[in-house]
Amino acid sequence: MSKIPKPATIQDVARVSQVSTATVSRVLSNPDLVSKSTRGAVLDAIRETGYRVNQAARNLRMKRAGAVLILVPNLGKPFYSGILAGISEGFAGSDYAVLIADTESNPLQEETLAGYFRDGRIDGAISLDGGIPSTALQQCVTYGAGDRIVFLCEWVEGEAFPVISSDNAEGARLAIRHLHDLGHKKIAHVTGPDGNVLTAARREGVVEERTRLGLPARSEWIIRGDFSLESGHEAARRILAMDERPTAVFCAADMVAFGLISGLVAGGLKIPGDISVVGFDDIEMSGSYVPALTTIRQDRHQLGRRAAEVLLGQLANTGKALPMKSALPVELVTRASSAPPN
Amino acid sequence: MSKIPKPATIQDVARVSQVSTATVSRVLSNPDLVSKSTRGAVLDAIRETGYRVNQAARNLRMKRAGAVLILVPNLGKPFYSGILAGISEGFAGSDYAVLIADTESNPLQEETLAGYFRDGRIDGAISLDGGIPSTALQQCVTYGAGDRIVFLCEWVEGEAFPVISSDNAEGARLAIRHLHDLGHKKIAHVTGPDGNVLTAARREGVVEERTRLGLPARSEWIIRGDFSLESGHEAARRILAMDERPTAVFCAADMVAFGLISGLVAGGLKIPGDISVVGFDDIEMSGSYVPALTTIRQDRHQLGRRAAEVLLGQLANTGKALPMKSALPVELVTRASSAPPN
DNA sequence: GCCGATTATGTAATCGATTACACTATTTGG
DNA sequence: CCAAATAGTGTAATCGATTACATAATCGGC
Repeated sequence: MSKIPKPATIQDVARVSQVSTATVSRVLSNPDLVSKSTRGAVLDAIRETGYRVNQAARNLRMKRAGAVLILVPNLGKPFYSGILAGISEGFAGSDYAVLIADTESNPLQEETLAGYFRDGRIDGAISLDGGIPSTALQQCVTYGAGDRIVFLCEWVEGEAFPVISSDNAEGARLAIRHLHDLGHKKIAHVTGPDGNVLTAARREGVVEERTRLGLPARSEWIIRGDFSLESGHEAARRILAMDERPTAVFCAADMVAFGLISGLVAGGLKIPGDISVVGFDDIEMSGSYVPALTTIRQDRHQLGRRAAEVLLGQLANTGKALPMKSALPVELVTRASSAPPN
Repeated sequence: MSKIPKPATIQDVARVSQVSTATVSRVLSNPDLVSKSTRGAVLDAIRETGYRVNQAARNLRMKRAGAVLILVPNLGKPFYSGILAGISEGFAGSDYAVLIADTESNPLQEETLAGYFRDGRIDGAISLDGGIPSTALQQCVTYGAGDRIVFLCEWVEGEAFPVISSDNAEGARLAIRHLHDLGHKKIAHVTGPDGNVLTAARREGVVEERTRLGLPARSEWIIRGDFSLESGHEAARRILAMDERPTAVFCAADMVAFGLISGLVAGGLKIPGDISVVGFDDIEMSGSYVPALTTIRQDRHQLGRRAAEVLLGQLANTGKALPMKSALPVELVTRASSAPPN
C-alpha cells in the first residue's frame, strides 16, 4: 500500500507561514491587501506544501458553480471541433470547468437549461444552437441568468443576448464575387434549413451580391438544403435534371459541397470543369478532399475564444448585460474546386 | 427588477417538514433509514419548497469532485460523436458533471491529468486516447486514482486499466471474409498509424483471416495509413501505381476509405466496379456517401454507455480496481462500395 | 416485566474556503 | 503633538450539505 499524500489545505499553509487563513486567502485573491514580506512568506509556504485551492469549498462559499455549459447542436459535425478547442483555450486560464452538451443526441428539455442555472450547476452558458426555445431562455432570465448566456455562430431571433458569429453575409458575397470574377454568370446556391439564422444571412448575401453584379437569377437556382451531405447529394440530383444548369454552385456548408460534388461526379460531370463548387466553413477535410474545396473560411478557433472571453467578461462584471453582436471576418480560400467556366 | 427567488436549502426543507436537516439528508440519500410517514412529510416539503441539493456543498462534504473527465484525441473526428452521446447518456442519471478535453488541440501536459485528480477537480476519467504517457498514468495511481480511469476504444499497452472496445480483430476478419465471399482474392489493407493499438488489432485480424482463407499476401498490399482522409488518398496513389493491383481494399477507418475512393475515382477507376472498398467505424457520413460505404459498424453509443457504466461502478465501489477488457461485437454493414470482382 | 437489540430521529462537528468586522500600528494633516 | 485616516492582520461566522454519535421509543424473548 503506497500512502496517498493528502492534499494541503489553506490551514496547512497558514500554519507553515505563521499567519491566519484569512491572510492566505487574501494572498491568493487580493495580493495587494497583504504586505510584501507576509506575501512572500505565504507564497513560500504554498510552494512548500504544494497547496492547491479546493474549488468545491471556494465555490460553495462564493455561491458559484465554477462551471460553464456549452450547448452544441451536434458534436459529430466536424465544424464544431475547432470552435470547442477555442472555447477550451479561452477558459483555460480561468477556474471554470467546461461542460459540453449535445443538444441533438440529448434534446434539451424545456426547463433543463434554466434548471442548470437554478441548481447552481453552471454560472454561464455558450450556445452554438440557435434552436433553443424562447421560453427556455426566458426561464433562465427569471433565475437571473439573463446576462450569462452568450450565443456563438447561431442565435435566436428576437432575443437580446450577446452574439459572436462570422460575417455570414460577407462570406456569401465573397463566394459569389469570386465565382463572378472567374467568369461565372449562372450561379446557384444550396441553402441551409429554413428558419435557421445562418441560412437567412448567407442567402441574403447571395441575393444581394448577385443583384449588385447584375447576374441572372432563377428561382430554381436557390436550392433548399440542410447543411448535410445528403442535402448536397439531393441538390446534385436536382441540378442534373435542370434544363438550364448553373455553371457554379455556392453551398452553405462544406459538407453540402462534398455531397454535391460526389453527386455531380456520379452524374458524369467534372468538377470544376463542368461546374465550379464553393463551400462555407473550411472544415479540416476541405483541404484534402478531392478536389480540394474552394470555400469561405471561418476562424473557428477565434470564434470560440471570443465567445469564452465575452462570457468570462460577463461573469466577472457583476454588472448587467452587454448585449451586442460582433461579426468576425471571413476569408475566401481558393482551391481546386472552382475554375473559370468552359 | 424582478426578484430572483433564492433557492431553498436543506434547512428550509427541515423547517417546513418539522424535522432536522439530518433526516432530510437521509430521505435523500438513504430513504430506508426514515419512517414512512416522516419520509412522506419530507418529500412533500421538498416539493413545496422546490428544493434542489446544492452539489458544491455535497461535494465539499463528501470530498468528491462531482465530475469526470473525458479525454478525446480529436473532437473533430466524426467517429467520436456517438460515443460522447453514449457517455453523456450513461452519466445522465448520476450527479457527475462530464468534462470533455481534446488532447490534440490541448495536448495533455505530463502532470495535467494527475493534477486534475490531485486538485479534486475530477473523480474519474475515461480516455479515448491510447497515447497517454505511462508516466502520467503512474502519477494518477500515486494520487490513488488508479482504479478510476477507464479506457475506451483505445488503450495503453502494458497498463492494467479497464478497457472497453469493439472487437477489432473480429471486425477485420468480417471485412476480409465478406470480400472473400464476394469472390475477391487480392485484398489490400490500409492500416492506421504505427504504434496504435487499433492498428495492430485490425491488421492482425486481416492477416489471420487472409491466411485462414488461403488468400495471397503481398507485402505492398499492407499500406500504412493514419486513419485520415489524406492517408486514404495517398493509398490510392500507391495502388494506382502498383503492377499487381488488389481488387479490394479494406481500410482501417471510414475516413480513409473516403480518401481512397476519391483518389481512385480521380485516377479513373470505378468503385466498386474496378475495386471494392470496405471501411471501419460506420460513421454518420458513410451511409450517405457516394457510393454508400460497406463498412464494419461499431456500436459507438453502446461503447460510450458501457464505459460510463464501468466508471460509475468503480466510483461507487469503494473497493479496488476491476481491470478487465471487454470487447463489444461489431457488425458488417453491406452497402454499395463492395461487389464481386469483374 | 426487564434487558438488549432495533428503529427513528436529533445535535453538532465537519468539509475548506471567503470575508465582515474588529483590532493594532503606522501615517498624515493641521 | 493629537485626531483621523490608512494599512495590515486576525477572529470567527458563513456557505449547504453529510454523518458520527447520542438519545428516545419500540419490540421481542424469556
